[in-house]
Amino acid sequence: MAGFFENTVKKVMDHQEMLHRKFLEVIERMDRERTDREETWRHQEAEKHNREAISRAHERASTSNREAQMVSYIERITGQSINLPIRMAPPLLQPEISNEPIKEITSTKSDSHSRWPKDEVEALIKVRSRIEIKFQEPGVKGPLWEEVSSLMSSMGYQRSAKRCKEKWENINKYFRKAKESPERRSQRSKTCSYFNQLDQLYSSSLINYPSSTTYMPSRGIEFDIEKQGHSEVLEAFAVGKDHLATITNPPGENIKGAEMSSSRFEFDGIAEKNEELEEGSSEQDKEVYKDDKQENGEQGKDDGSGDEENEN
DNA sequence: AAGTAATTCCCACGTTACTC
DNA sequence: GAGTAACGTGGGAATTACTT
Repeated sequence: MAGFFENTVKKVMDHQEMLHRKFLEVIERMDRERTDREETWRHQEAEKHNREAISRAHERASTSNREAQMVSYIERITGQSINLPIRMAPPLLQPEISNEPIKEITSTKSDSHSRWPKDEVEALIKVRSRIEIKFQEPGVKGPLWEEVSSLMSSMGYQRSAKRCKEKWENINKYFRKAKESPERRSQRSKTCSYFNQLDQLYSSSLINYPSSTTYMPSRGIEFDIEKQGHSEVLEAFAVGKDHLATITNPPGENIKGAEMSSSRFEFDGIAEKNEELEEGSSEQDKEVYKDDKQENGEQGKDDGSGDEENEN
């Protein structure tokens, strides 16, 4: 009897143990299935996120392009410059997501050796002029051109720093060339628009644009004298523009060749004024501004300023 | 279509600044 | 002082736009 009960209890316990093992197996299996489902869901979410990121990058690039064109058009109509804040990429985007699609979508405007469209050249002039102050500071200019490139990129134009620098030098070279023989340039020339931009930059700059000679030792001294002659103007601008202080060199400090070439452009404050006088502005405004310049001692400069009236 | 002017691009060169 | 990189400029070929 005792043996019978003992055997029965043992069978029951074995059975319970077997059921318990099966129960655990089922629990583990369900857990694995749930983990697999979650993993699949995560993959799907990641792919969905990638697709959305690509779509956003597409949208951002096309929006930037549209905005640049609209701003350019409005500026032409109103004659007033519009400074939109630089739109940065959303920080939520993962790097591998945010970079590659942009390369992909901008393939149409990639940094090929294609010619620069007019609006792209104008954008370059604007961008370059805006950070002119940084170019005035001593040091390597490579990173600054990288900045120009990235700013251009934010406007929808994919150009490398090297290409931006090269293009900037070329348009200025051609501008100088055109200035030297203004009678040969007709109104039909398709670069008239950015010529006007450069014209305003040069003509209203506190520093006359340099001669075509690359490095003239005497030019530094000459420039120094010119700067001293405009000291009152410099001081006037320095009141409102702190950064201008970085431009006004200490007395006796000569301007180096590289600085001289970049110093021919305007400071930020003047650039804003220049952009207001761009091609869309009235002749009356330009005359007022010319008078303004003359009052500040801009008259008497023989190179550059006299040619403008011949061209427009 | 041919000719010409305007514009762009590539490359070489000179100067400067920096490092060793 | 030599070597080197960065920078700016000029020359000239190539391309594009316009005129005849």
